Amino acid sequence: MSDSQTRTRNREQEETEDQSAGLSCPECGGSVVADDEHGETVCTDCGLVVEEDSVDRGPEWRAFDSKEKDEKSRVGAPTTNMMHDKGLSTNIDWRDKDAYGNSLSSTQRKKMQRLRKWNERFRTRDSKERNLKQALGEIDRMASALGLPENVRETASVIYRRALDEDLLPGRSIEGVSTASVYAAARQAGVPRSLDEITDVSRVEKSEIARTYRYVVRELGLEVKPADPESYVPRFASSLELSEESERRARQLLQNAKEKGVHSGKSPVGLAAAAVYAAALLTNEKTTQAAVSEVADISEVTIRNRYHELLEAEQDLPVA
DNA sequence: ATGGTTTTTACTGCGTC
DNA sequence: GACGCGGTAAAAACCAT
Repeated sequence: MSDSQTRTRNREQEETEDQSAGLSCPECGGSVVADDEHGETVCTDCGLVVEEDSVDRGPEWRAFDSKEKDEKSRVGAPTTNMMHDKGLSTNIDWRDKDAYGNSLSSTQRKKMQRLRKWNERFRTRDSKERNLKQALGEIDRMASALGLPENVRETASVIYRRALDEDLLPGRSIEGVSTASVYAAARQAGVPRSLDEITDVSRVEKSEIARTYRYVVRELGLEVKPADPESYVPRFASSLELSEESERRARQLLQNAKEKGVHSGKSPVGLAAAAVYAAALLTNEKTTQAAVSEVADISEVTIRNRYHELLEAEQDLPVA
């Protein structure tokens, strides 16, 4: 199959680009920015406040020089769900040096050996902790392979943690649940990756991912709306190096289609791909169906069918 | 398991560069 | 003649029952 080669090559190109902002404005589709001082998340385009009352995780004091900062700060690094112990536990250096860099005496060295051993034992104490350690590694690996932003990794980690807490693991593989977590997290964050894309970077088969994903979502009561076709548009458009204008048109087409209910039951990815292609046509930018089908991993036939439907839906609007 | 729907595969014909 | 595009039929994948 020569096709699979072109596919993987294409994947690798995609890795370099990213979706820097996790969220986009629900009103105008613009990018949003966090305003920590007011605890709000605001759209840069239309000014819509997307989220209020968020927690300011910054310090509550102000420091005017580094000395003052040292004196006022009472905290260490922020906790993160991306480490199996949330980054809170102690690490003991492997070098036999003290804080000033001097070598340790032999009795001191022995003591440090023992401490290290016990520290390690406590750190990854039971199977759950070890489990988590491995899973988070997997999550991180897959997330970066897919070019997913930090917040998605965080979410994926949280989902995995919850799955572990609820004893969802027995009978399922760590890889499977990790993958499902990433898939769910990406969708929740509005930067979905198709099941196929996920499968490419995972160590488990598609069917298992899908099964595990459904299971986890159900058991955890996760709220994941069906993927919005629009959320694929920016990624496809930039892969094809299309203008802002066509990207906007693609969105328009999709919104119109949504109102008309043309899209029910059809795959969101296909719809998005078709919209991108149709938009390129409308703005006289050169793209081929083959190219779109490449970046979207959708057959040309599907693109054809969908984009006809999209244009039809658009047709009988202007009269009104 | 089954039947209905959607997507993919594979192939063919048409027009253009 | 290669390429982009359109259509079709049959196979495969998917989903709900």
